[in-house]
Amino acid sequence: MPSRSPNPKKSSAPRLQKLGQEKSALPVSILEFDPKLLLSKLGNGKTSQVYVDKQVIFSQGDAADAVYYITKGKVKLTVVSKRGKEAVIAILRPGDFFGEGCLAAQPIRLSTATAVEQTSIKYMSKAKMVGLLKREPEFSEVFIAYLLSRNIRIEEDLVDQLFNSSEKRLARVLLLLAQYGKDSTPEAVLPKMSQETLAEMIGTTRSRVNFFMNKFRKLGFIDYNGSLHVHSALLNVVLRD
Amino acid sequence: MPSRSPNPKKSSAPRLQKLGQEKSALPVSILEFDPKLLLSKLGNGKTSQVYVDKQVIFSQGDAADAVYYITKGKVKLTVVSKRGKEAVIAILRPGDFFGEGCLAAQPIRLSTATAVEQTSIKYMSKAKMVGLLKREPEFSEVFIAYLLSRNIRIEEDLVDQLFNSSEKRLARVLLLLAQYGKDSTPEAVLPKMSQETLAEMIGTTRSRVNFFMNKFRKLGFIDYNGSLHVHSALLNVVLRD
DNA sequence: CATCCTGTGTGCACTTTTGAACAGAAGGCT
DNA sequence: AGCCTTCTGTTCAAAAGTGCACACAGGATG
Repeated sequence: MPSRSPNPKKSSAPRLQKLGQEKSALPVSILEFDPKLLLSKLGNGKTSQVYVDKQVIFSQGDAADAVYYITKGKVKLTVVSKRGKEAVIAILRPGDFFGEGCLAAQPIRLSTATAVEQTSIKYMSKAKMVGLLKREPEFSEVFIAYLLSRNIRIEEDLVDQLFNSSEKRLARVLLLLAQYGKDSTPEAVLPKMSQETLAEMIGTTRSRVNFFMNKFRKLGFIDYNGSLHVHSALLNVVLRD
Repeated sequence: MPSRSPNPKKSSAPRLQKLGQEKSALPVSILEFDPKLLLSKLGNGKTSQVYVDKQVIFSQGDAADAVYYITKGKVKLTVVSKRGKEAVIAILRPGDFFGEGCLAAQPIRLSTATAVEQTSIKYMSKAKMVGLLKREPEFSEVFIAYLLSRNIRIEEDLVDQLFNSSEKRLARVLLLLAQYGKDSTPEAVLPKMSQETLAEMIGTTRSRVNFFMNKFRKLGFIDYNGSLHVHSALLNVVLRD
């Protein structure tokens, strides 16, 4: 399929009127995140716990009965396949929930949650969480906002996986991790992260990651000796086709 | 990494006490889906429209200002990459929402929504949807339940993509499509679906899909001349490592 | 009827990715 | 200092996947 830019499929489809475009972008009150409010709803310190780096919060296969909320630190969600391969499906930050699958059908954890640094986590039982969602509209809103953002992110990861080669996927996670320290400094220092972990995040092998890391370094897109610096503007060109 | 079955990583991590496992599986009122209730909240027929097969509901890049809900039929969400490759990221059924990304940050549609057969769709503006979510707890619940299930599904798709070869991915979508006609008859007839579409769903090329379809047929896992039958029990063996 | 489409069956050269091996560097521990 | 472990740099053959090309079939359309 050559580069027929915007709509590559010859649209043999009828394309009549479209709904839902009456007015554009109202300054409508959007669902937004209010950490203060949230914490008050989550209640007192009794339900909170601190985890150290690499401590497991729950494991794939455990009974799923509670939802967690990060107030400080980072949490990594991983899945192991039947053959023992491991994949990182998310790295979560303060303000993120996890383990929310149990609110749906899931009786069992589908992934393993591990603290990535010193991490403070609030948790509430499924019952309590359902109660909150039923009785506290503001809390529901916050939770919905989170689910939406998470949805979007996973979907992007999926699309990335479907479209891009491992080289681009690596470039993408590096860029995401770089902006991660929230100030989008053009040159960001990344949290320590082994090539092995990177490989698990983009779904490839370590040798592949190593290969591309060296390539990026030679090209001046990143540099690392000890700590890892990313030159976002430069690395970005990898993503442009 | 050889086959070190359950936990392949030598867990050098401290694994102390875990939170959130006080009591197990309370018969607590779980978030559940009530279509009747939902429809009443969504209001009268004024906001509803019927789309014919292949009709586009919205396109990638359109302004995003409304949320849609399927009452009948099927909707396909697709994304096109810069190079014009197309990927199917979801096939949605009655009871599913879509376009909900606009409730979060998204001012623009990230995917194209297309009716896959004759399809009835309710829609509501972002403003109205936000209002409903704020004022109607039952509606929020339904929406949360949907978001959760969708989340789980996308996550599974992502993991599938990360772990499995195209052969397995094909087997998986065929199985999913088979159970799709909701009765999990061991031998299901699939909705018509070109090899091209299948290729877009699993992120590979048509020739690859063709290759495996023939392989599956020769092995007796599926058969097709005109319509497509899947022998679920048999095809399942493809997924077992 | 001829012709256009769309979907299928198939082959093949080319590229990417895997999986595994081996060796060096750096840090922690005794 | 010696030893272990984790992370990295590098290589390489084999496997998987891609991108094309061409031929054929059936349905729709004029």
